[in-house]
Amino acid sequence: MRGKEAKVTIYDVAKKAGVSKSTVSRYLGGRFHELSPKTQQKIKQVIDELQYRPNNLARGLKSSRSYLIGALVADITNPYTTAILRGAEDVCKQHGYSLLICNSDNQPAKEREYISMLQSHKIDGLLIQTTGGNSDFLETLSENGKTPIVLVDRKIPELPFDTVEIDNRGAVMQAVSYLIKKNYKRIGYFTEPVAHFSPRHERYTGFQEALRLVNPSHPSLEDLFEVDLNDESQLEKKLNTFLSRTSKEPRAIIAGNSVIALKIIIKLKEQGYKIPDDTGFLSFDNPEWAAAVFSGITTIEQPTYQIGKTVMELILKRLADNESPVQTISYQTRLIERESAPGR
Amino acid sequence: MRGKEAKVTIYDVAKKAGVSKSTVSRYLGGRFHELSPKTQQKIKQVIDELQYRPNNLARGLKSSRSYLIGALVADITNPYTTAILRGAEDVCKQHGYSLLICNSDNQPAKEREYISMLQSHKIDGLLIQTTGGNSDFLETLSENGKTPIVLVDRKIPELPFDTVEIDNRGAVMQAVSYLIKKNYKRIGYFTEPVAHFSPRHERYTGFQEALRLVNPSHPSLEDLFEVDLNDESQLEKKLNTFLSRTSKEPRAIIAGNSVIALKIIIKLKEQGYKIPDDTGFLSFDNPEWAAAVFSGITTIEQPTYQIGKTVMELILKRLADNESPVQTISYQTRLIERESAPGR
DNA sequence: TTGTAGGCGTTATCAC
DNA sequence: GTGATAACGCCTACAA
Repeated sequence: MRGKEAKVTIYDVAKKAGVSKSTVSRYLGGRFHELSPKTQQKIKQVIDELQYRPNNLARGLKSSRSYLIGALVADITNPYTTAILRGAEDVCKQHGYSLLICNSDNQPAKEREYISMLQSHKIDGLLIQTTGGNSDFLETLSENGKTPIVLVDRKIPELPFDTVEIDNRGAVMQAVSYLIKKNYKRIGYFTEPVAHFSPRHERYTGFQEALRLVNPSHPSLEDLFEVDLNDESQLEKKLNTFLSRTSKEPRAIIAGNSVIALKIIIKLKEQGYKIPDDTGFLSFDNPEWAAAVFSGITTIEQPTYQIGKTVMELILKRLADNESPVQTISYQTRLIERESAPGR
Repeated sequence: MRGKEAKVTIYDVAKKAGVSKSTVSRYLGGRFHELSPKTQQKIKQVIDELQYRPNNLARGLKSSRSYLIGALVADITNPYTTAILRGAEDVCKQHGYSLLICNSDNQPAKEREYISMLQSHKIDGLLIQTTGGNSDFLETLSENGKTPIVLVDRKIPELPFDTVEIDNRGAVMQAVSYLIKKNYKRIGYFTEPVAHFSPRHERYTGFQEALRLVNPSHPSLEDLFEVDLNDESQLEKKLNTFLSRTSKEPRAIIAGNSVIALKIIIKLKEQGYKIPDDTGFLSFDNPEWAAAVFSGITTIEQPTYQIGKTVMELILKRLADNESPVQTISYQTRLIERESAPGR
């Protein structure tokens, strides 16, 4: 039992409204001043009756606008990521764009495949939290395809793209000086492997800088730990290294992001350590569970939603005018004080 | 400074390879047996050189396949949702599809707009966690557009669509009998407003059934609380109602999902209640933080990733053959025992 | 204000 | 095996 006409096209609307395709097209394009009120009304009515929806594929083929924005992120399962996407989506919707979301899993190969795929779909813009392994590809996309690309979170020095990030250096600095003011003598910094990821790198070196500012040979200059979370035993080992060598001093831990923070917290629990009695704790990001763990975890909040919004706004801006100079927008973070690092 | 040719089309490839468009098209379509090995090789080479990517818009216009799958969910910010999307994405990628992700925020109006938008993009299939307010629209999409639609999580009785869900009734039953076995005498069930959302409804009534099975006039038949989380004070009020009227008995709380679970936990902490000493606790979903809160929260885990995978598999199946009868796949849940309901 | 006539990049149906 | 050629549904000059 078929419904009405299988597919209704602009031609069907035109016919039924007794006008030509171009006229309907004008209506669709919002060029109302070129149409008589009567025609407008008639077209509107027919569109409603027929439940006509313009075909974006056809539209895009002609106008070379797909109204699709690619969002290529490391991991959509990470709340940090979804918050950003949420911001991006709201702006998209407002402007008639849709988001094509892909996960690279931090694998350059996967990222590359997705870039190709997105290119096929003729995306009008790309939001990317890049693995850093496909600069050549991205440059081609940007130059040949003229596709606006905006980097989020992770920047790439050699690429001349707009970037939205946070002031990572400032953020760690603030964290460190907060802990030092609270009289913690040893501060362990735990991060996922720094590799070539700019935010991890900036936080890592920022941490060192901050310590040196206080004391050029601060003992915690050796309390930096990169841990690969895929390796089950690594975290425990490094955590114990830190805990055992600082057992007699007031100490605190900074987690480089909320993923590793959660792992650390669970490990600490397993081993019977209490926050903040046995060790102070402070985490990057401000995950929803921060208030529910121990007596609340002090965190460094990023304006994630705003970041996503801004990315899309930059893309839209370039879509309107691609000539403005490349810019990097760096947001300040906010330290949310809870009870996990009350001082000693 | 322009790169090479701005856009490279099938025609450019054909010209450079010294063949016709049709031949290249055959190659792209994977019909290798219709091509001489020499031609194949030549085309492959030229494609690489030119970095040619077929234009999906044109391809879709002709073949009426967009290779786009719509994913219309309530809230991408909810970890439950992203886990499902992750499963869906992996299947998509494997088959050359991309995911167009949209948030309805549980608002039928927004959902409706997105359905229209997705229709415009000529999606080849739709994964939807529906608000329930757009059955007419969905039916049109399915009938006229012949677009396979699969409902996730929430079903709609009047719609003849494939559905993937969990056995909600079974899940609560298991939870309740677990708590009763642990000797809890009063069990409070907290849920977001049930309204017309099938999983919430099934859990709600399942809870009642489970109690009646034990005792047709079980006192906790009145311990059901629907709370609107947008109203700041509501949760606190209802929570206190329950806590005060059960203060002298062994009691536990079941949270209908991880969102409300977290809110309850935070409220309990604020007011100085301890889990499990002051009240047992058990939550639907198995959020990442479950192990980090108090001494671990006992949860009902859903196979979220698998659910997403299954949805996409159903869509693909219908894309290949739309004649098979409508089916509902219902997954069993798993109770993950931690320390939040050890019994009294 | 409205209609006519291409053409966007593919695929598919013919011939050769 | 391969090559012309006509759609697909829409947009945009250019005419009227």
